[in-house]
Amino acid sequence: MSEKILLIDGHSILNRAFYGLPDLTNTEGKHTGAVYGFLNILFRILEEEKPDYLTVAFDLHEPTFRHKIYEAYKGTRKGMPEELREQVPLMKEMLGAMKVKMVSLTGYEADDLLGTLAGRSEKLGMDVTILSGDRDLLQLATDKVMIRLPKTSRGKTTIEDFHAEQVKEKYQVTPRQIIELKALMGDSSDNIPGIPGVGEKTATKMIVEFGSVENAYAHLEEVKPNKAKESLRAHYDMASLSKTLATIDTDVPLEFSYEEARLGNLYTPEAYQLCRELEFKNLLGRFDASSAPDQSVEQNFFVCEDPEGADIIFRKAAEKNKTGIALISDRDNVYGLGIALAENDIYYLPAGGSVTGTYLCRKTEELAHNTVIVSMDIKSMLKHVDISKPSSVFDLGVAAYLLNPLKSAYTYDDIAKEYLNGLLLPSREELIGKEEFGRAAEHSPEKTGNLACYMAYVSLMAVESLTEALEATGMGKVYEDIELPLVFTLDSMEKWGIRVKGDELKAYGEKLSVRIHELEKLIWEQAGEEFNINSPKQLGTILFEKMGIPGGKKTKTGYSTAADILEKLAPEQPVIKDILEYRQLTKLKSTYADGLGAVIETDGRIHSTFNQTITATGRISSTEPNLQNIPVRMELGRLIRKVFVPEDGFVFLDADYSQIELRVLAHMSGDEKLIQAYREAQDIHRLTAAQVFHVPFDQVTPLQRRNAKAVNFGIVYGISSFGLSQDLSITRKEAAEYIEKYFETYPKIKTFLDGMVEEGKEKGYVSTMFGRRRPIPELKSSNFMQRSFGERVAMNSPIQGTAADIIKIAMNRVYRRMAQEGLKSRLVLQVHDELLIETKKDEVAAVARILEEEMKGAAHLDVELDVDMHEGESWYEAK
DNA sequence: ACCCTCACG
DNA sequence: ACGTACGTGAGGGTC
Repeated sequence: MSEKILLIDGHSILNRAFYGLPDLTNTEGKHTGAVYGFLNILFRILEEEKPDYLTVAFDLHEPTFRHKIYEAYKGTRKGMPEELREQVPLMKEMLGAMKVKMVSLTGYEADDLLGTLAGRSEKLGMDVTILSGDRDLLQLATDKVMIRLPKTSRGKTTIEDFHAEQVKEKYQVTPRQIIELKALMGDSSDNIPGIPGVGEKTATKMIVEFGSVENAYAHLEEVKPNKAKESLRAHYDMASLSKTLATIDTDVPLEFSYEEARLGNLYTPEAYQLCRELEFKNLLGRFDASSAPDQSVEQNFFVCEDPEGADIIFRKAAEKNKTGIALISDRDNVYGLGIALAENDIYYLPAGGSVTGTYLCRKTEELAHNTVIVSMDIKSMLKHVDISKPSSVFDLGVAAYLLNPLKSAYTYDDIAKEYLNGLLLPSREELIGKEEFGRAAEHSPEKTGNLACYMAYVSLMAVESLTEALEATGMGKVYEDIELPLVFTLDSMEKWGIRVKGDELKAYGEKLSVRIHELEKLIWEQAGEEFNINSPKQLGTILFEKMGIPGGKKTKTGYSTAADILEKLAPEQPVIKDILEYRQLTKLKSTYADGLGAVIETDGRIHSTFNQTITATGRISSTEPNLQNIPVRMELGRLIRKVFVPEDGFVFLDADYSQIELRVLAHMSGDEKLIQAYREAQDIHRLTAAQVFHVPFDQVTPLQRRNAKAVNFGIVYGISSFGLSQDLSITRKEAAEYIEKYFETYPKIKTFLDGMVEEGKEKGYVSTMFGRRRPIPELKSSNFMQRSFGERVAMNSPIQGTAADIIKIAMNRVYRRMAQEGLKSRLVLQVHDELLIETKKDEVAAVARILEEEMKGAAHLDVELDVDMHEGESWYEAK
């Protein structure tokens, strides 16, 4: 069998990957998406082709012979966005690390090198595959030379393959005649001129008939459409020039050693290292253990299973001022403990035998009296270890989150890389795969032990660097005064949970079912057939094709059937009304009635998890289940809140901040008029309307108030005329006028918002009143959409984030004061601007007072922080 | 795994 | 010209 060589057009594939795939950035903000895409396609092709030789050709950033004969010629490297440009050296570094042969040559483009190598290799009897994104390469196809053109649409890459035969099939001409086509049609991307009035159709016809530009010119009178004939007559010189430009030089004086191009093992330690640095986690699986990094840290890991040894370890730990701890546990069980005393003194204590999980937890509690317990995730540890003083612990995950809230997770290996001089450690997944701790501790105790040790090790080693980073960024106070105490507050909320009446929830769901089935029948009747109403695809086809409702496409994948679109399109169509009601009901049934019912625990309560390291702005989030999006706006949905009830002998007290974000904006901007407005008005939207539209307060129309309210919201979101116009169903121009009037009325708000954008561009991040940061890499993007998004984020994050800071402060103070005053009442929910307290009946007055004082006193703004409070026998009543 | 839709602030 | 409001999480459908 003949040997095979794979030739790759480097820039072209990098380009494809860049434009076809979403951009990625690693922790340091390096753009890596194109390199990642390139590697993925490279590995895929290698698996398919199994070539003996591999070479990647790159253009140089220098003029070529084409520039000499035609000044306006554009190389492929002009107009490359910065996000792509910076990935070119990275790509070369990666290929270098994989020992892949790369070629480039002054005066020539990659195409010419590929053409030359293809020709030479074919002569040597090899099969040749060329991988490129550029159709021009099709001129090189023969029986032995195959051109592969990857195409990416919606994240999926398909590859089109061309030997000479397939070129002929698709374009009706031979590969060499592709050049003739280009000479006639031109190519805007290279700035090669075509001849006017000739497009793909005419050009193909001419070349099929005459074979070449020259021959067509020689038989000019026979050239068919008159327009083409005259154009060719007038622009023949141009076509000749274009033909020269489009012709790939297959005889470049390139020195090339096939030995250097022979495909070796790509999975070198260097490549492994680089993949880790760029965070290409999916690719790491390709590397075998021999490529894995130096494991010297593991030399200092020891396992201890006997109680005497464990005692000694804890005694030694008690002499230190800090200890790295990794409790291997889930919510219900403890499987072991990693404990790091010093850089070379790290132990795993598996739970089992006489060293029980309980023993480990009690010893850790004791230890917390003498040293600071440093751990990746304190809140999960608190489920088993009873510590109540924030100053006894350090939470690495929370600290790392504050330093960069944009990451999707805060793992020990990432923290090691970032805060321990690039130290590369095996990840949790590399050690125990996707297994939960419980299963892993049973199936692979040794690896679980190593994992625990790594976590404890990183905890101990990185705490200093993280503390310094917090101080250096001015976030020491946010960490210490807000986030760390909040760990304990949230832990308490999770432990208490909230009581839910399961049987009533079930009855509610059954009531919904009845109406859902009625609606289903009705909709099917009107549609004339049975179909799945929950499928946007099927629904779109029924509405817009079968029933002929005018409207049309909206999303990438088909028709949009979102509620706001349907309402605008055909509000009076009975079928639309039925569909919207059906949607509403099925949502209530599946997400709330069934969804919540499934997570009521044996204590009759729901224990949600409150995540502290998720949001970009500083808010908390709630999962499994999400208790921050329980219906309230529509009455039918709101009824669900009747099943959330306090324990016997308790009532709910619900307190929410009134328009906290707008008040934060008034304060941060210092706009006197808005501040004054808050000092006198109970109805801020009405007052805004009066001031913006210049009408007396008591003559504001409902429409004016509604518009003013929408503008107030828009301002907080990072106003854009388009967004406002969508929200109010008005033209963009009208929306722009509202915004302009608003800024005229409150000039300092505009100054403030502009200032945030400017600051964001300058510093790369924006900050809340309390110093919490949100990085905004999008502000540097060359992409208009991305950049605009960054600007809106720069306006919104300081406001949303400051409000988040304030309620976190309030939560901590309310939690602490209820404990100090020895109350039995407890905080059970937070919904961004609202706190729900399960309040002992005889403590109502005390708790109401605490809520009022601590929420209002959480921050001192130039406007009052107003709190609305309600009491009730259910969440429904207390709202 | 990803998209669409929709619930909340 | 681009094609959008800011921040989340969950369920169902589709490939």
